[in-house]
Amino acid sequence: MSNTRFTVAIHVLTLLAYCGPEALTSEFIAGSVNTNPVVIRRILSTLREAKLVASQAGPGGGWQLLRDPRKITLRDILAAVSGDPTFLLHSAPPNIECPVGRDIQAILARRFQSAQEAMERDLERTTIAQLISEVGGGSA
Amino acid sequence: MSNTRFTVAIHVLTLLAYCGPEALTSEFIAGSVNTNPVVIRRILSTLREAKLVASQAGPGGGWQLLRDPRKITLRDILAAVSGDPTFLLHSAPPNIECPVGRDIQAILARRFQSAQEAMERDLERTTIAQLISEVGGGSA
DNA sequence: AAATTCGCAACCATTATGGTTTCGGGAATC
DNA sequence: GATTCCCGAAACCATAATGGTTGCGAATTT
Repeated sequence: MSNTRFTVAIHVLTLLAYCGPEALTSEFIAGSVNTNPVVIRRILSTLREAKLVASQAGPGGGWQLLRDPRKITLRDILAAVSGDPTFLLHSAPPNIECPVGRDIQAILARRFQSAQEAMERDLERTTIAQLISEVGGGSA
Repeated sequence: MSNTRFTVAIHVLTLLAYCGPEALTSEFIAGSVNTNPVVIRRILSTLREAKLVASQAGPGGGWQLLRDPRKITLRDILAAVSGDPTFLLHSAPPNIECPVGRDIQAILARRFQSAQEAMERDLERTTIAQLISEVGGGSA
């Protein structure tokens, strides 16, 4: 990773759900996230590709949730915004003359996928609705 | 992440274990990984900090494993080479005037840690010794 | 002394990242 | 229809990370 888009995406979706059904502008959202509206629009446009939000131009426009917050998991969000997998293989292919170099990529690909799936299964346990219930000291 | 150091570290340790007790030079290792010896030394020096390997200067010198390959898990290796956590929070702190902005970081920190641990528990199931047994079609 | 090997610093090109500005176009309102 | 609001897209920027490379010194063996 090494980027904050997953975090910002979760923040934005939580805010959209928290603020109810009316549309929020990218400028308002940027005020909560503390960044630039264009950064918010970039991330929201990837969430729109995943059918999680919709945008509306013009006065009174902005961004709205398209899915029940109880049905949006952190895994869904990661899938929408994540480009690269968590673990990368070699930048240049290893030496196939070496027994280790020949096989290591295929072996690691399986292990990395397994670890990635373990992580995603954990993320799947959390929904946006749950996060909202914790905002404002909800669980205290 | 977005780097290949974890992969290279696993590759190097597997090679060290595979080639038996004698020391391997960074140049030889670089030949298997297909990169520059300095890149190998950089990664091995972080593994040395974790007491996984030792280096020896001079002719006949090089790098040796310090731990039984059956006792080196992928989780150990990740711990040694990983700098940043898998998931990063906001680059600038959110707006604390907003109920979501005020609490989201603490809430996400818990969720991210849980996901990270799920991933690490999975990585812990694999040892260098297991990887060696799969090299050369070991499981076929 | 000579050869080998690591250690470390410096440097480089490439890429990712978050941020910013600018301009155009669609949409609601007056 | 004119104005205002808001998104869309492109361009640009500074910063940082990454992998790679070179150079040289120090340690070690022969």
